[in-house]
Amino acid sequence: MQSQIVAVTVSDLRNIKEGDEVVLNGWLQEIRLLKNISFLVLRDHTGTIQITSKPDTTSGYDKLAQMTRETVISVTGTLTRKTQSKSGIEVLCKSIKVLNASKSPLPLGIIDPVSADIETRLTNRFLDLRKPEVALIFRTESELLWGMREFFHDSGFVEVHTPKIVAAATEGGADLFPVQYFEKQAYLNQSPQLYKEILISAGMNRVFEVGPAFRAEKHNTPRHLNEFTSIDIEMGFADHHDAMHMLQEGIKSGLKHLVSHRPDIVASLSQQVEVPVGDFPKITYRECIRKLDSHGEAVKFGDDFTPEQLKLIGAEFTGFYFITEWPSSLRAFYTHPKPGDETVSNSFDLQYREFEITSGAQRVHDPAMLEERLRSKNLNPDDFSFYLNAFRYGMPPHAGWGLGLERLSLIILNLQNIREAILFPRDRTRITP
RNA sequence: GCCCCGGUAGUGUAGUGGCCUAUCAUACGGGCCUGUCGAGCCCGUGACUCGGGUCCAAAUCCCGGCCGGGGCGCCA
Repeated sequence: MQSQIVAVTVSDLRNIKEGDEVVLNGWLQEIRLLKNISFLVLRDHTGTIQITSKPDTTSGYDKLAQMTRETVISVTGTLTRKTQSKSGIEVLCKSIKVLNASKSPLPLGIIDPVSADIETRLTNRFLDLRKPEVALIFRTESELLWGMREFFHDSGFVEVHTPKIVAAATEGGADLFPVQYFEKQAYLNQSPQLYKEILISAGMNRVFEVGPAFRAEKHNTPRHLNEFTSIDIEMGFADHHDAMHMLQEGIKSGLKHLVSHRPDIVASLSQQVEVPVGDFPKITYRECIRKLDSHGEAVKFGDDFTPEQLKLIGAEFTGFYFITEWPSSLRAFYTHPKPGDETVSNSFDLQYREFEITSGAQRVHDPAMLEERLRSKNLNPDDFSFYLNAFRYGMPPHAGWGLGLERLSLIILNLQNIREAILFPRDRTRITP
């Protein structure tokens, strides 16, 4: 790339003058050879452009026939808008250099009309991700997350990174992956929960973390992953109402950032993206039971809702909604009971249709209550002393939540399978690529 | 953990006992075509997950293995 001409991206071509010489680097997406003229389509991370090549103006024209799809090429040519191409712009090829040839046939076609199974796609994820519509998922996710980060940062939150290799036994609920840590038994953390709380005791006041969470659950569904990205916050001197407010505003900020900074992304999504206006509606667990009752679904207090029941509840709302005041028996030990009605808790889930996106609550801050709650869940407080100690020397009241990033992408992009929302999913059977 | 379902060319499929030396599309190879853009037309290459069994006969039925998908539970 010793050329004086600076390489440009496909999207840059819009602003380039007729007749200007350009260099484009990218993949040879397709090649149509006719007798005395050939059309190539070059793709880079910004789009595709037709490269027109003629024997008398392209050096090495006869080598085109040997080129395979997805070969990495560098094209030098002149831009013209006097074209019959549908985009109204094309590059007349002077020379084309093969930077790295691609094997053929491809294990997965980038633009083939036949669609591959998700299995084939994931095995060949590097090819799958070359599809603009697949790449778009991750560009969207990045923008969403960036907007949320900005919001939490501006709201006084400190971004932290807590250990993923932990000693503690389970918090209850999900199973943990054991790892051998030298001579000790350790586990991959199922959530940063306990560490976030310790940081509140440490006086950091407001923390957030974006990181992996591991669940050793043998589920095999389109909405579960064994490694997912958890966005977590914890705030001191706050209750569940404050946490819900932060969640609502955080999600809105993510969407706002996406819509305002990348209207191009939003426009090319198959799914319409809108920033919710106003407060997300709230419904209590008990109200849900009453609603389900009117649908002929009998739910006992203390039962969790089935996916079918959540669909019925979700049908009553157009977008995000909170289900609040869950029975204490259904929530983790650190969930604060509701004062005056301790059978329920100061807890909430953020839902979108039948999908649970976030789980949060005001946390127990009183060490005696916390120990009692541990015992009531058949957990041994001795196993949690590293955590309980943080509550014994001045722990502020606090609240927080954890949000599944892939689930958020799933619902915002209306994906059919959560594996679509993560680059390299770790599911029941897959650990490669 | 429980319960269902599936595995046919590179990719995606049709075929549920003989009509299968296995369908179609796409991809791939070759040929024709001065402007294509889901290019078109012609020719060609290419596959029954593995092992055992039943049967005159198995892609097809049975058993087991391997690999995968989905539902429930649990959860983000």
